[in-house]
This record gives sequence, structure tokens and C-alpha cells, in this order.
Amino acid sequence: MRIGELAALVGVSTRTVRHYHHLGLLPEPERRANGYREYRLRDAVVLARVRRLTELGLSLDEVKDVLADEQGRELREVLAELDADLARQQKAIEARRARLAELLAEAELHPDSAVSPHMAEVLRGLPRGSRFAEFDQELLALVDTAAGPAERARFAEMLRPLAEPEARGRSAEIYARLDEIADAPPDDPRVAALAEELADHLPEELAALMVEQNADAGWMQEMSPAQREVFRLLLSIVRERTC
Amino acid sequence: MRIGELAALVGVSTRTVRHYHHLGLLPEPERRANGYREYRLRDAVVLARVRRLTELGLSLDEVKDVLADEQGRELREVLAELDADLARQQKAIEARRARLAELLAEAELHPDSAVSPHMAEVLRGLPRGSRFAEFDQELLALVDTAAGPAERARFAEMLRPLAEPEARGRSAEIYARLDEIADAPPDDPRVAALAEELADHLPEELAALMVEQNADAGWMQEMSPAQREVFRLLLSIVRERTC
DNA sequence: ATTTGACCTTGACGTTGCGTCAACGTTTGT
DNA sequence: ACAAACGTTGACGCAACGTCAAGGTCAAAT
Repeated sequence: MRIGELAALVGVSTRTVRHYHHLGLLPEPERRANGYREYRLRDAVVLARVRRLTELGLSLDEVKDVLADEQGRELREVLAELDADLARQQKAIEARRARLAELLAEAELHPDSAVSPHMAEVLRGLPRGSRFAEFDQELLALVDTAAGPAERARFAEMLRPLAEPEARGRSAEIYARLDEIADAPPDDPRVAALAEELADHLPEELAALMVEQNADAGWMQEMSPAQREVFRLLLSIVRERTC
Repeated sequence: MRIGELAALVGVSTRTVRHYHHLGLLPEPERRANGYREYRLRDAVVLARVRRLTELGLSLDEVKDVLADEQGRELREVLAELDADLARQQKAIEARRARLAELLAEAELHPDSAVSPHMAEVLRGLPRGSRFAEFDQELLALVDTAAGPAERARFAEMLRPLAEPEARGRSAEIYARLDEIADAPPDDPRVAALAEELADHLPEELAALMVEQNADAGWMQEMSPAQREVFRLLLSIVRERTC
């Protein structure tokens, strides 16, 4: 047999056969006078065996080990491990399909949204138009995108009170005042007042979460010094309260 | 934010971020005076979104399309396709695990066997020791390895009569006579006799399958001319019978 | 007798999504 | 003052082949 016939017999490409030669998976057969490889039936048997194993998902290196082993020991070992691996993959795919279904359902409703449905609803409830509000929305979108599904729902629930009609007015006012102090020095008297107001306005759970944040985090550099100061004060107020 | 902080925030490596820049998935942010990239919260949002999509299994090119689309149209399209793809993968994995279980069970019983359990049993029943018998075993092993699971079982059943105790004697004798004519010319009288005997000995179903074979196939070159002639005659006998 | 077409040869680059040096500059902490 | 921990670009490595490139070989059709 020449290489093309061997390949067709087993159902692979000639390139694959030569690749296996290169890796030492399949021994190089004798050559004819013209340099062509001349295969025997044995080679086809080995090639088919290699093929079966790779189709099961073994890497070529693993196949090499299994073939070299010549005993069933390693084979069982590798197969068991592979089965465990496939089981993991199954779970992963299932999880992905679940998220996909979630995303698809959401895309039908709100084609332009990049966040989860819960969060999208909350975000629509929050005031807009202020510089700081935009910043806040980015922050919330980020948290929503980065968190796991369970956390996302919980987080959205924590925010919901701020988006309720009776709270929106005050939310908007606070945003406006945060905008106002953008260029103020950090020791402006409005800074401390705002921190107090925020501590009062934010749901407790949310405030508790913020305690873990570091006021020096890089993303906070996008706020002005005075705004950062508001948050520094807010954090200390919350910390005192929870102690 | 500098690149390390952005990466940590979203949960990827800095290399990944730079890779996304390279592919145009994430816009290059402004640089600081020292050449460092300076990221804003927006970038984190985009990066997180890219990340979510890739984790769902989208390729980076697909993610790029989705992001460029800016409308939900393409997103839905890609997601639906992806879901179909994942469904296919699930089925494939399931099939692989089924074959794996098969192989594992078999490996427990006969650690050194490279063929299916049915075929292994049949092969043990067939005579050995003759040159031609070895060739035949290779051929059968190959067919077993290459065929699908259903075909394998059917094929093994077709062979079983030849391995039964009452047929083994005659099988062995035929093998011996095929060995004998190895160096004979194709027009040796024993050739025609052997072809008749084989046509008589082989199960009908098996003979019917052989009709599809081409007597010039490369793997047949491993037989001597006289042996090939036996098969050529055998094929014509079978063809006449089935007409 | 030649030309076409189907095969074969080796060698090398392309694919995907980054990991991992290398070789170097910057900033920060002790 | 020096080390540790950041940042920069550039380039190679990985898995399992696909896909040219640039030929040589062989049988059949012209």
C-alpha cells in the first residue's frame, strides 16, 4: 500500500499519517526504490488504533504512552482520567448552555443591554445625566458583568431600593451634589455632609459590602480628590457603624 | 488604573489584555508620560464583556463581530449558533464516554487486547500459527478497529461460525493450504480447488460482504500471486451465486 | 512521444489564545 | 542604594494537523 491508500483505508489524511511518523506514533515503513513509503497491513492496524484513541480525546502524547506501555495498565489509567475529564467538560458545557439561554432570553427583550436583566431594570430606574451617575453606572455594569449569576441577582436586589420611585429624587440630588464638588478641595465642608448623607441613603447591606473596598484602588482615581474624600469618609462612617 | 490592576479586576492576565489590544478587541487607552497604559472604568466594562463572551465559547473573532455590531442582531445569531454547537459537543462527549465505558470494561477483562470484546472472542477461536492466519487476524483486527460499534458486533457475529469447535479443523486446514500455495504460480490446480472450498466454507453473509472488495486493493499485495488468485476466483464464484 | 493528472517526496508556514521567556525601563519600599 | 515588583515591546512555544511550495514518479490519454 502507498500512503494515500493507507490513509483512505483508515479514514485520515496523508498529512496525518506523516505527522504520526514525525511524532514516532507510527513507525516509518520500508521505502520503495522511488522513495515512496510502502505500508503493510500491520501499519493500518496500528494507525486505526491510534485513530480510535485520539477520537476518544487522548492527546497524541498520551496515545504514544499507551502504545509504548504494551500492557493494559497505563491504558486503564489514562482512560479513567479521560472519563473524569469528559465528565467535567459535560458539566461545563451544561453551565454554558444555561448562561446562554439566560443571555438569549435577555437579548430578545433588551437587545442593546450588556448586563443581566435584573441589573438592567435597576439601572433604568437610577437617575441619569449627571457625570457621576454615568461613572456609577459603569461601575455597576462592571460588577454585574464580573460577578457570578447568584451574586448578580443578590447585588441587583440590594440596589433596587435606590431605584424605587420614592428614592429616585434623593438619588438624583446626591449625584448632582457629587458633580458640584468635582473641582472642590478635599476639605470642602460639603464633602463631609455628602458622606453623611450617602451613609444615610445607601442600604445597609450595600454599605457593608463597600467596607471591603480599598479607597486607593486604581479605578477610584477617576473620581476627583473631593469625591474620593467623600468615599473615604463614607467608608469610615460605615466601619464605625458596623463595629 | 494600570494594566495589572485592570487585569486583576476582571480576572485575566496582563498578557490577555495586551493580546486583546493587539486584535483590536479592546481599544488602546491613553498612555501616561512614562509609556504606561492608563485605563478607565469603561475599559474594564468592555474587557469584562469580552471575557463573558469568550467564556461562553465564542472565538475572539466572533466576539469582535458581536462588539462591532452594536446591535443585538448579530449577538442573537451567534449565540443561537453557539448553542447548537454546544449541543453537538454534548452529544459527541456522551458518545465518547459510552465508548470509553466499553473500552474500560473490556480492558478489565482482557488487558492486552486491541479489539472489541466480541471480536476478541472470535479471534481466540480462530486457528493460529499459519502465516496466512496471522495475516487474516490483522485484517480482521483492522476491520474491527475501523468500523462503527454496530457494524463491529454484526461483523463478529458473521465470523463466529468459523470459530466454532466443529469448524475450526477445516479453518485450520484451509489456512495451511493457503500457506502451501504461497510460492506456487497462479495457475496451480490447487488454487481453483481452494477457492471452491473457501466459497463453501465461508458464511454467506460474509461472502456477500466480500463482493464489494476490489481484488487490486493495495493491502492485497501482501498476499502471494497465487493467494490473490484464490481470492479473485472466490469473488467471481460468490458473484455468480448471488446473481 | 508527449502531455495531462493523480500520486508521492520534504520543508515550512498558518491556525487559536494566550503562556512564557528576554531584555529592558519605572516606581516603590527598606 | 539596591531589590522587588511593576511596566514596555518582541518573539517563540503549544496541539494537531491544513495548506501551500517546489518539485519527482508513474499510468493513461492524446
